[in-house]
Amino acid sequence: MTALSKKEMTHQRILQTAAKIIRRDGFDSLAVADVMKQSGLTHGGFYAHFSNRDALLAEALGYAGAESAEVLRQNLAQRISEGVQPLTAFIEIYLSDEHLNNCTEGAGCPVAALGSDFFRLDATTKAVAGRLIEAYVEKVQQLSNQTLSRESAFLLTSTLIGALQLARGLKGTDQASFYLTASREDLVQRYSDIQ
Amino acid sequence: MTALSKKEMTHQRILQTAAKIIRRDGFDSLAVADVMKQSGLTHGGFYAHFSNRDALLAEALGYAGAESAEVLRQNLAQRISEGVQPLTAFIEIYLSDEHLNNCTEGAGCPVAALGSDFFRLDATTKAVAGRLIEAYVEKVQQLSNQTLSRESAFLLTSTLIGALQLARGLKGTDQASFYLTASREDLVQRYSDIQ
DNA sequence: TTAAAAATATGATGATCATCATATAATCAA
DNA sequence: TTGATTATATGATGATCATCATATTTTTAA
Repeated sequence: MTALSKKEMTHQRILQTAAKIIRRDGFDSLAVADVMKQSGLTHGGFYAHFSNRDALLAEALGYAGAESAEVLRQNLAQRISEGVQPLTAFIEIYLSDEHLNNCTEGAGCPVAALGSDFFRLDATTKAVAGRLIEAYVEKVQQLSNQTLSRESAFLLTSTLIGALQLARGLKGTDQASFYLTASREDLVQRYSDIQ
Repeated sequence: MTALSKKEMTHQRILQTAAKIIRRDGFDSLAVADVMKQSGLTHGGFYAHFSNRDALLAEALGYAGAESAEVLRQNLAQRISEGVQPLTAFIEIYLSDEHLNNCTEGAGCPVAALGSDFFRLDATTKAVAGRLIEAYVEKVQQLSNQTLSRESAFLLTSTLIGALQLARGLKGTDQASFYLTASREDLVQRYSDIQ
């Protein structure tokens, strides 16, 4: 059990703040001074923790992914313990009204929140993004009890992320939750026999 | 045939430049002075054409959508004239290697390029985004010869946009074109009997 | 307790940005 | 051609931003 040093704890606190900001406002809206202030620190001290803003973005994206994975793990365990099939549980959690509305709060999926910026990232941050995507594909494959091929798992992942992103884009109209609900039910039905 | 006034032509030129920039660099990276310079104008004159930067973003997103729709229409007409089924043609065009690589050039899909920012937009621009999404759903439904329900058309649209976005996020790795090709072939197969 | 080391704060620099008031240039109607 | 109108340019303002050199505070080790 490695106790975190003071500096490591501060580092983690900065990451947590940064992860929240990029999920809510996007990569470009993250201002170093802002992150530090919201972490209870002054902005000049930032460079004792990160070599520059890009380094923070890369770590923050990874942190956001880890946060989401942990919350997902807990939600999945809960639903599975209630007797829901793993893949069904995943679909229902990912396309839940809660996840639709959690654009800004909590630990929503960073791929849905930031995915269209991935191709614009610098190499280091893009590598982190790639790992997040692969982690989703692997998780889906695992939840299908390896029934789905890697490509099929990618396709379902694409559908889930695309549907959530589009529904969020329609938020405020009736269409948002109509499409989301229909997608959720259709996918649960479609994948019900393969797990 | 309404001839465009000088001002209207300039307005369109600014929009074209802005559409190119947001597709390539994202909404936040668009700088007014930059748009004007790349349009061959000085930045101060901007406010004779748009009330502010947000107004430009809203119009530029609409312009990008119209550009993409036009290019898509042409590509579809070409493929359909060669005997390809409409929905198959759409899937193959949308998930083509060309579209994967056209993040920055040409008239690629603005939803794939900007979709994760949609929920963050101001009301006016978000309304434009919503119209773009609905247009895609309607187009898919139309290409299915109305065989697909609106919800099913939304789901296919989500899959296409999600798959392109994720593949772009993996660009530079082997996985990108592997997943893209597999997705394209799987979807063509899956939707081959319903058109 | 005190010196050394580590962590954080202060304050500044140069760059970029949206916006706008005003000036010049281009167009058009008489 | 001339005057009026429209379109574009000039130049400035205040705000925000990443970065960093240096100072202060806090922690750690003796």
